[in-house]
Amino acid sequence: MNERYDFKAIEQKWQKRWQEEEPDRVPDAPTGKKYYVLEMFPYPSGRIHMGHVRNYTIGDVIARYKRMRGYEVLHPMGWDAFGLPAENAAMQHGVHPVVWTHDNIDHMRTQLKAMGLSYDWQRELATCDPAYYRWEQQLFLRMLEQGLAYRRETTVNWCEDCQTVLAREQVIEGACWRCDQPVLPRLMAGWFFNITRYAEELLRDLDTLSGWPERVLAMQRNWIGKSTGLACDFQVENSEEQITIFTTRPDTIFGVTFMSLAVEHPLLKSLSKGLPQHEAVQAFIQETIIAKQRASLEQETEKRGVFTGRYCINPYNGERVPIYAANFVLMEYGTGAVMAVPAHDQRDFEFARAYDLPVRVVVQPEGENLQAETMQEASIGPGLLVNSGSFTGMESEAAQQLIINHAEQQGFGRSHITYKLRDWGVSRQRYWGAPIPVVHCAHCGIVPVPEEELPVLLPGTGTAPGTHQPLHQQEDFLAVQCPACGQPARRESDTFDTFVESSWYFIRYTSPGHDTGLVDKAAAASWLPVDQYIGGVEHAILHLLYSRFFTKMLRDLGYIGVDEPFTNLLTQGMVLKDGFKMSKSKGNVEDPSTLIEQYGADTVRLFSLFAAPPERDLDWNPQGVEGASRFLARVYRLIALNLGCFADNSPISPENLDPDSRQVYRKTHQTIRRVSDSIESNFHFNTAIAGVMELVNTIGSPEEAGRCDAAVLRQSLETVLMLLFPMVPHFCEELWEASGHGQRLAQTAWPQYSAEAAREEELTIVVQVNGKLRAKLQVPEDTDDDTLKKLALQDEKIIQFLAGAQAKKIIVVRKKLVNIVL
RNA sequence: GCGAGAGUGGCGAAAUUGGCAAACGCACCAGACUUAGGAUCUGGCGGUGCACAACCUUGGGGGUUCGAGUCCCCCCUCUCGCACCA
Repeated sequence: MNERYDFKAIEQKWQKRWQEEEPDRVPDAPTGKKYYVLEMFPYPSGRIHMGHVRNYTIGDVIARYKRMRGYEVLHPMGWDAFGLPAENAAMQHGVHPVVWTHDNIDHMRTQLKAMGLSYDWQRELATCDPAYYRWEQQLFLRMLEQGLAYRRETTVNWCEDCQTVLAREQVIEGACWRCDQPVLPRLMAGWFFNITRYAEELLRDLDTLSGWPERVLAMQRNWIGKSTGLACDFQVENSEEQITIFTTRPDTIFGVTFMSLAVEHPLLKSLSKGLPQHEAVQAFIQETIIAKQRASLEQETEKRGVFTGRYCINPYNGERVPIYAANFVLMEYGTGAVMAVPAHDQRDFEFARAYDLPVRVVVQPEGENLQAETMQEASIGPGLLVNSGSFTGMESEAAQQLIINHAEQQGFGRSHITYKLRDWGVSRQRYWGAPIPVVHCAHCGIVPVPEEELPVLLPGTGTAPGTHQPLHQQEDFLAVQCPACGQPARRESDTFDTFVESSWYFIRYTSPGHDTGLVDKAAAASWLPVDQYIGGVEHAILHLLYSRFFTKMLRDLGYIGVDEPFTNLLTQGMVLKDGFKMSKSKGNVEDPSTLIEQYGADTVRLFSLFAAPPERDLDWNPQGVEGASRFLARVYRLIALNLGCFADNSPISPENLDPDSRQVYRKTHQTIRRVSDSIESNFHFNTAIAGVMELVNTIGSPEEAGRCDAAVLRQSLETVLMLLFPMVPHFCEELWEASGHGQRLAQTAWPQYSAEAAREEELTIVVQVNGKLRAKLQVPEDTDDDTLKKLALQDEKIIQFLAGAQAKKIIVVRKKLVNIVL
């Protein structure tokens, strides 16, 4: 055995073996207890970064640990391969996205393999592969049949220069993030997924996700944004038209003094026709729409509006209510029309004060006497209803339901629920994505591509890659015969948002080679759900919500049998350097490959686990890496210098051990317990490693460890290797082999501890006087309470301290302390 | 503004969930070995005191308790998410 810890030779040796032996392959049908652990798959940007290292190390430790615990573990890896950066790189470097992407995948796969990650590489998939996206296209046809996918017109952010729609995040102060040209609103047709059909279930089932961080659950709840209240129709005066409003405060409806419409409200254009106000209203609409484009960053814009010249009738009291157009009303939420109650809503209050509109108090908070004229801000709390017709005198919260009931009896309103969640717009005008499989026919309208013609291949991606123009510019692709009538027609030129692919890849992993459908149902049934999912919190809403939606939809379409995709979610913290997120512009990037080259994968893994618990941010400290490296070198020497103990196969006889050996024996079993607990309870690998370090310290320096009883030493060293194996697999496997073990460590069961062996024989009992530490007692483990009390009172220091005073009370906590209260 | 989380030595962090605050590591200091040390080993290392003793110390202030980093109330600071959501 080499004297020095030669990580390079060791890691190469074991990676080669793993490549040949594929110890981590699992079948589609597990025979024993299954465990599915998954890390969020990477976008193939070119090189892995420290965030990947941390994410995949955490997942790998869990996978390896669970295998040692006897589970059959599904642990796959793949590539989220479609997306914008590949297309940009293609433009910049004159290389086709398919080439760029596959080159990146090849490089990153090599990097991941150099980390010693225990994936079932047979299951590797890339979402840009037609063998993957064809099933997405097939699923889309199902969704179309079910009304879960539909096409509609909507306003989008359009960059004329780039000829494409931009996501909201890509609009920087009203301009395109790439070319800095102004972004214009544009009415465009696009495809949507009907995620709102699942809004209620997506919300409700959050309560079942006890293995998710509260933070993520809260973000999703917030995003879905359920509100219950009253939808109520206000008749427009001298008109057949009605305006329906939504309110969560029906108890304030007698305080309505005007009505506010969003500038996009369909009624607004015609409402003021023929009135002197018409011109002003149209101008206001124009001006506000433009201002809204610009205002995405600013908050709290001034409340502005304009009177339409028309009135509507509050059905509760028959009052005439002036109708305003207002800049703060959202068309996207509720009905785009708001009943304004300035006394009890801050926005309405500001608007009323600005335009000198009446304020009427209808909820009087307990112990106050609100006067409309002197109010400085809206009063939004509960109270007793006043000026509220037959509801006057009621408690406001209790009155809400009665007021809704009244509307339902009279037929002008109803109980209503609204959500902030909107349907998911999946159309992208980009090239590098999965084509949406429909045809537009002048005669037949939208015609699905027949299933047997799938996949609709992304053109230009064959063995000799061709053009990567956006599809709407590729005439060869667009021209097609209508599948229904055979006449010339046009293919859909939009591609899917890449979040569509990542919404079901974890399902595909259960049978990645399956070629007759999206998933092999039996394989999916055996492996789903994912038991442990690991990734960055930045996906808390989009990816995780979409994946939950897909899971429920695929369940309803009969593909899978689970309600939720991810039973447990671990959101790992960011990797920082000097307190900042690593970024090229800050120049504080640590390159994983360089580090692995320099220290070895095991050291890098060990440090990333040891420096912080997984959910917390990790500050990358180069000196800390040295520490991790030093520890492994020490363990290496410890074993290299004490190989002799492995020759001894005699059992341990605890009763005959010298005190030092006894101590090592006990510490070994305590450490097994501690490390197991650290991993089981919350994956706190940092304390697990600290535990092993303590054990190594107890065993002693490599040179003097040989003084320990050989059988005990053997057991301790074996334990160290078994406990460290999930974290530093090459290292442990090498030392396991070098110390004469025939079977691979990976196939060895996680060690069991003996409670008897772990039991301390002597305890340190703390003696307190009035809760302050005054003395310590060394006593046999089985000392009873009365003896403890006696010993405490006999202690010299305690006698000094008491100075003859009488104890009022003495509290004894078993195995811990005695507290003497004076 | 709403929601979630966090605040402990010079630094990263522990604390069996109400029982010795600072485990483990980094940095630092001293010593040993050495031609040498950025290797290794031994010891020290929250603060005020001379090294004893004692006192102080988990963002701040109150409280519950024999006993509080941990539980309760008020406040401060920071991070993240949402944000004119009627």
